[in-house]
Amino acid sequence: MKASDTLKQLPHKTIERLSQYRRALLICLDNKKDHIFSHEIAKIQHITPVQVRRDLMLIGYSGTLRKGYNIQELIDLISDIIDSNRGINVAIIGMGNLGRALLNYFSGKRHKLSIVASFDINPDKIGKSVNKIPCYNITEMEKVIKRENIEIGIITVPASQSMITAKQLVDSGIKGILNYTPKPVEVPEGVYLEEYDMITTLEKVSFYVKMENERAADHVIQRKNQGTVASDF
Amino acid sequence: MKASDTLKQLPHKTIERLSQYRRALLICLDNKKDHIFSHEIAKIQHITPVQVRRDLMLIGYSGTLRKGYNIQELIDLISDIIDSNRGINVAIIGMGNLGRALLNYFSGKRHKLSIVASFDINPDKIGKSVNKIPCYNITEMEKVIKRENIEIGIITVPASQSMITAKQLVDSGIKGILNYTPKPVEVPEGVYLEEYDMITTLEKVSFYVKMENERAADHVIQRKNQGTVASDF
DNA sequence: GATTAATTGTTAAATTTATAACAATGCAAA
DNA sequence: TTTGCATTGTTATAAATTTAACAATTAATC
Ligand SMILES: NC(=O)c1ccc[n+]([C@@H]2O[C@H](COP(=O)([O-])OP(=O)(O)OC[C@H]3O[C@@H](n4cnc5c(N)ncnc54)[C@H](O)[C@@H]3O)[C@@H](O)[C@H]2O)c1
Ligand SMILES: NC(=O)c1ccc[n+]([C@@H]2O[C@H](COP(=O)([O-])OP(=O)(O)OC[C@H]3O[C@@H](n4cnc5c(N)ncnc54)[C@H](O)[C@@H]3O)[C@@H](O)[C@H]2O)c1
Repeated sequence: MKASDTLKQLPHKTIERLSQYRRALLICLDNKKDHIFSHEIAKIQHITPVQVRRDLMLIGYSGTLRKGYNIQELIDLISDIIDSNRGINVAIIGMGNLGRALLNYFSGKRHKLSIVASFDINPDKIGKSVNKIPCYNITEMEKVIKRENIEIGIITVPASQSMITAKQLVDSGIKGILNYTPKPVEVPEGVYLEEYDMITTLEKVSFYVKMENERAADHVIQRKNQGTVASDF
Repeated sequence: MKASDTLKQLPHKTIERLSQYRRALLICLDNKKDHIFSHEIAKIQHITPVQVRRDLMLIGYSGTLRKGYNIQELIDLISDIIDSNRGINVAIIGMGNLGRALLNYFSGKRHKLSIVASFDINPDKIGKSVNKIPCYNITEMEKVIKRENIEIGIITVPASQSMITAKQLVDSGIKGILNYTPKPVEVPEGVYLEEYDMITTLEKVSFYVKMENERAADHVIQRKNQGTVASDF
């Protein structure tokens, strides 16, 4: 089996963590350190050192005993794995609050991942540039996506428009979609789809905060009961 | 074991899906339908009907055979589980591009989850309101958080400031943190933490697009080879 | 030089999560 | 009425993911 075949079978979770490791390592590079231990990476990511070592084992990287992992080497290897050689172009569809924020944020963050276009339906936005990235009319999507070789689309249109936008992207030959609207879309086999709804995450936090509150309340009751029982003796 | 104990043990993934089910059901309510099948929910969420039924089993909800699940009932039950009775107040720290976008977006979306304050360090932002939510000076954090009974903080300050912000939140008695900066923070036991980096998700999409490209390229090579072999006959 | 401590790499086990299998039910159509 | 069929609810199985266990190695220390 070729090395590239092994990589194809990397667990999804490992892919996510590799991206996170690289992000953390890039920050560490600044701190004049050149090596890092598995437990240091683990601490940053709130996971166990074993998890880190296992992930690195899966990508075939070996550290130095008692010195840890060479930060630059590891960054390079992770980049080899998750980045595309020739780079990948990205477009944002919907230049509203979130679209503009993302465009500003992503610009220049990654070498191999460039946002090169945005699209909107509103004449006020079309033709203007945000962060040097032009905003095209949505009607030109297919033309621009083909011309600029755009492979990934980030959807930030109003939720009601998410489906139609996804369809337009697929019809334009997009390979991957990242949908930030709270309305799930459908894509055919072969188009990779990732959806994320911020409210879900906030509700999850809310749920566990609620649980912790109730647990704490229970303990108070328990303590009170214990107190009563104890005083009975 | 009490019913509430069962709920405490709901898988994390189930919690996330419950939030997503409710979101989808709320949309369905508009469409004059009053019942929904497990396979319909499943289709929307890109999962299997079994998964849906299993989740609903875990929360003890029963549908009607051949009619499916009562949408309103299910919404109410999910709300009972994930919402806090008395509601939970939320603050956003860092009124920049993302913070403003989130504030606009979240406002009024959920009954039991209210953003009631924002904080910033920049005098230009302090004292102004976005969407009727006041922006306070970061120095007033503890006072405001206690006064307004804020339990969750959403961090959208520059990455370099994430740690100090998290510490300030913890010191102010916050119960849950949602960190949207790419720099992980540390919190003590008892504070629930959720972190999300949008670049990680984009890089994941990018990785699988790359993989699909390579797979497609491999197939072309295989077809070519096969073709050559065939023409040898 | 031997000993100790720290760290990696890897296999094995446990846990969590998802899928499959299938009985039970009740509506609809024959 | 009866048969067929779609659907639920649940237990059993499988797959994915995490954690544990531990041998191997090296550097520092005694
Ligand atoms: N703002 C946030 O923080 C936030 C957070 C999570 C999710 N979201 C989701 O992201 C989406 C955008 O949110 P927003 O706050 O930026 O909204 P917005 O209204 O500010 O922006 C939407 C933009 O999409 C454009 N648009 C509308 N229809 C279009 C179409 N058919 N094709 C192309 N462009 C179109 C509009 O002209 C507008 O510029 C929404 O679905 C929202 O639910 C936003
Ligand atoms: N913009 C995006 O789409 C996006 C996406 C993902 C992640 N992020 C992350 O979110 C964070 C904010 O991004 P942004 O684009 O809104 O940046 P921004 O610069 O527009 O906003 C940051 C805000 O935080 C305020 N601030 C700075 N230091 C502070 C402190 N110590 N306490 C309180 N407030 C402080 C600033 O005054 C500013 O208003 C960054 O960490 C960024 O990496 C942004």
